[in-house]
Amino acid sequence: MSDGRGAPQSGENLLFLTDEQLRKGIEAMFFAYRGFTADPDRILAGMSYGRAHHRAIHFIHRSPGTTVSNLMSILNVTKQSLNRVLRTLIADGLVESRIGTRDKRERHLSLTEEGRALEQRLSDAQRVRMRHAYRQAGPEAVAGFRQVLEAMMDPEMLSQYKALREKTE
Amino acid sequence: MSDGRGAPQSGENLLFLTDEQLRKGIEAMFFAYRGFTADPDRILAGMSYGRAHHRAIHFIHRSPGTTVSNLMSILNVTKQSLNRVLRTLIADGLVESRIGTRDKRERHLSLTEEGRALEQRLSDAQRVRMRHAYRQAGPEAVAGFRQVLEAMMDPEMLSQYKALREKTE
DNA sequence: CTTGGAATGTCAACAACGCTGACATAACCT
DNA sequence: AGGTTATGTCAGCGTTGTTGACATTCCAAG
Repeated sequence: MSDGRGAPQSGENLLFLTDEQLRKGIEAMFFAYRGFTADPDRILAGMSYGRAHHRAIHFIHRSPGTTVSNLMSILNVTKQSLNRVLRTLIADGLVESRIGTRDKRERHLSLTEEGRALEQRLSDAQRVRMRHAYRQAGPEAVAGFRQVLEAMMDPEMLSQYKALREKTE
Repeated sequence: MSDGRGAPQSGENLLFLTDEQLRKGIEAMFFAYRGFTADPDRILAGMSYGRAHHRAIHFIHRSPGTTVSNLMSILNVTKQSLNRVLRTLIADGLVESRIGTRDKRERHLSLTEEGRALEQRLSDAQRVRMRHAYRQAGPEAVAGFRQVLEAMMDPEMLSQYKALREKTE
């Protein structure tokens, strides 16, 4: 299965898109994602939270005051599934839910002090690993890393990803 | 939380390891992994299989004749969890389990013709996306991509990943 | 040859987190 | 005002992970 492009852009590029190269990438993603989630998973294990709680906390931290609907579309889960996670986080005092003033159907979510503390622990752990990987690979590798990741997203994900960027850049 | 390093290593590198840069990488991983699994998930939905079946099929294809124990350690799940998946795959005629000749306790797993057909469908879908991403990003980005992913793995994962490589390179 | 340990498999129970269905309430629109 | 839409909650179910207990089968060491 050759890729059928014209002249290669550089000499080391002859085998660039072989199935074997692609398979490497697939397996690298599989193992790397396990590493990526390992540290937060360890922290959350035993406190009766899981990855779903981590994701909710992450994106509430990222966009304070966000609504349940917005979070649903970012996390790509049903409102029922999200609700279960939010219920426990609210009951445990990590997340605050305020009824909207303009539209009273909406619930605006934000982290409490305690919630921010857990977010710190989790994101610190993940950043330590990320920083290590980035340092080891170097800035140019990191640029390539992000290029490939973005190219792997569907258009909808990409726009969600970029929407998060805009707020903080 | 600033990272507290001293002088940066190169000029374009001033913001290289800021929390914001790291957070970008974290979120890129999150969204990209969703894309990465989207196509196989779609194929498997409705045929009463899930991601666990995909993973088993992938690694059995990758290492035909592998044992249950070996698969357990690669997939990082308990034998009970793996067994449930294997049982359905064997019952459905996608996977073959042969009792070991040297050690009859072992079960050596391999794909049947039908199993190979499903593996093709799944990995084709995943490769299409991967190929698209690789082409769009270019060979140098791909090199960086894999460098960062490998640096993100724990030593144990890395050696499992590399062990797979050795057979085929 | 017996016994201990390793590899495999099964049953049962449970947790995390997806899903659908049913339903209440708030807001919007005609 | 009344019907529709948007939003959120509760209840129940399925997949896939977990532990624990236990049977079986086999290798290997004493």
